[in-house]
Amino acid sequence: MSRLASPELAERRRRQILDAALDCFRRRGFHQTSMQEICSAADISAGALYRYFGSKAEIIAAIAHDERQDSSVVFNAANGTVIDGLCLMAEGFFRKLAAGDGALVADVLAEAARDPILARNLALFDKQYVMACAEVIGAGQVRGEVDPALDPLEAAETLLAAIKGVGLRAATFGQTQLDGAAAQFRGLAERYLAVRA
Amino acid sequence: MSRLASPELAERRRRQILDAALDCFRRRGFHQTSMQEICSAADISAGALYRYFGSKAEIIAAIAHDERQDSSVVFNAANGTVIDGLCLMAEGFFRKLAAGDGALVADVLAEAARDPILARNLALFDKQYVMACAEVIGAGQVRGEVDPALDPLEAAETLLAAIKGVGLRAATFGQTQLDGAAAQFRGLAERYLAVRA
DNA sequence: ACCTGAACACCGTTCAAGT
DNA sequence: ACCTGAACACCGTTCAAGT
Repeated sequence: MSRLASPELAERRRRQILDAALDCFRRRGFHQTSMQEICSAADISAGALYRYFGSKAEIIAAIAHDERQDSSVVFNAANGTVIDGLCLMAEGFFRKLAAGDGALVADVLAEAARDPILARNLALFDKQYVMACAEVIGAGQVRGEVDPALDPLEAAETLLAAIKGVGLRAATFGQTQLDGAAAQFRGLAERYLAVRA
Repeated sequence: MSRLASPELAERRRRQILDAALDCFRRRGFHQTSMQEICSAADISAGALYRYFGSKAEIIAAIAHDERQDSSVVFNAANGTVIDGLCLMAEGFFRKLAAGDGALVADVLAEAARDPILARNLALFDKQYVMACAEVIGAGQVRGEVDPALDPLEAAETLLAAIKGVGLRAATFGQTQLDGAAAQFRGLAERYLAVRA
């Protein structure tokens, strides 16, 4: 067999196709954009595209993977308080949604809910992400910022779920109310994590 | 013009089609199920279907409408504490997700994020729902159950967003962890609403 | 009035033919 | 090796023809 001789070309073509696909998917959704649209956007023929991706589902999986990784990167700036760190991360996510990725995030959710293999792949990211978050919360507990009665792992999961819920609600119904969502989440996180009397 | 002479037949056919469509959409998603599948499931020809719905988008809109209304009904049993009321409602939603509606809920979200008309229609439901919730929280404040410093409307919005976030996360990654989601939400709501020292 | 099913332009995917 | 574009079975939608 002699397919895909040059790894550099292959990688370049894959990027070219994924960039075009992301653009289309954002606007019209996974299952409303046609392969022809992707081909046109990527300036490539249908036959050429299928040398680099076996199916539309494969492209969707790659985009979903990138989207999730993208959402996970932002959680390094844990210098300030736990609350500030969480809010910074949340704002990064809200900004992405406000920029037009709300529908894409919902698409990924829907896809993962129906495709166990994709769900498992995304869950791997998610676990890492939750654990990083839990670590920050645990550190906040030893500093006395966060109620020691909370289970850090469960608190991290709950807050990440809340971020997604608040963000998706704003993206669906919102007047691009990025600030409103951020304020809502800050209030929730502050009261949830607070040391109780 | 003489189309649709009998309202009873029309209503019966529309139900027949929507029931079949809901079944298909749950399993395969809005844009992966074909009209042929809906026609087969409804035991009706393509031509007949198009007498009662103008397009696939119209069927999707009707299903999304029903789905949202369905999620909104459960909030009457406000006898116990505010927390109990909220948790009862959350559990109703979680049960729906665990029964396999997780992907459908995500589909509706994605559809609404791209279709402003659908978004506005769903927002009407949502507003009523938020206000009912806010009223319960307000009543909790006068009973001393809920911190009077909270804005009832914002608290209602935030908690409803959190319910959706927690539920969708469980539905996407979860081991059908209905109980885990319920416990997570209860912890969040208790701490969020609590009167502070 | 109500329904059927073949027909239309278009979808995802394949593959012979080019370079 | 890499690409093109016509061809395949199927998609959403329409409409002449039946009852």
